[in-house]
Amino acid sequence: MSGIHLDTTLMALADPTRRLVINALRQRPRRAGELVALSDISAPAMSRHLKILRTSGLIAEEEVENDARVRLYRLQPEAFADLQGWLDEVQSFWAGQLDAFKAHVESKAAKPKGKRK
Amino acid sequence: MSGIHLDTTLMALADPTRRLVINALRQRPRRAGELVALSDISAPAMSRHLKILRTSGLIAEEEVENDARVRLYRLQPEAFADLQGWLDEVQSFWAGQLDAFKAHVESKAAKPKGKRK
DNA sequence: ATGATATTTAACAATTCAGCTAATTATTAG
DNA sequence: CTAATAATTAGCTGAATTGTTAAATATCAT
Repeated sequence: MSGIHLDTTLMALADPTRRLVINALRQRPRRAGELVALSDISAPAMSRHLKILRTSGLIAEEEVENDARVRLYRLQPEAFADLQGWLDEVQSFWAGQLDAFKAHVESKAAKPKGKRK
Repeated sequence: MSGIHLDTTLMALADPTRRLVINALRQRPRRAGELVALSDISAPAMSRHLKILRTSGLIAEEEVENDARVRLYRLQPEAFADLQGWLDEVQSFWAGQLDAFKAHVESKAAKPKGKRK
């Protein structure tokens, strides 16, 4: 059900910079600074985007080797499941459409003229 | 490819009212007024949402029976394909992550400087 | 300790977005 | 023709979003 999660997921993905981050993280985890370099926005702006992606669950923060200043971000694949599920549901609308079409045709046959209150 | 289409698609879906429309149209095509009744917003607001969904290609307008005033909207399933394709690509990130993980582990093994737990 | 580096938070301006009411367009009905 | 109905466009407002620079926080290096 979690329509709220779907909401935050789509909200998070509906921004080109955040999708650029997602795409970059497909290849490997990246440091925040690396993501800044890949984009054309400032570090603070990127930081806010990363926070949005993190709180939406789409990415996660890792600690790294022996430098505690850098933050490594990685993709969190489970977070896409709800959206994929919803999309699959939407795509399965044909059954409903077929029923509706039948009903539509039948109602037309039953009431061939205007319907007013 | 078609990153622009993905952009408009996600932008269009990142709104609860517009998703309510999509969900309603899964069952059958609906008149604009019907969609207004299902939501709790005004007709003009709904009209703008419908325009956004229409220009993004997610829904289409139909002409209806014998009353040219009403507009019937129906789902346009092809428009979801790009998004599904992108999602599938993102989900297939595991191969890349595996490589990165191996590299990560090897780099750690190369520099044995154990620190924290 | 001092300074450099990595990232985030704070504060603010500019833009976009969703909602409303009123007006407009188009069509149907009497 | 006139009134009613369906939907859209216009114009306005407030809230949310994105970006920037400056400051803060934390950590590493000398």
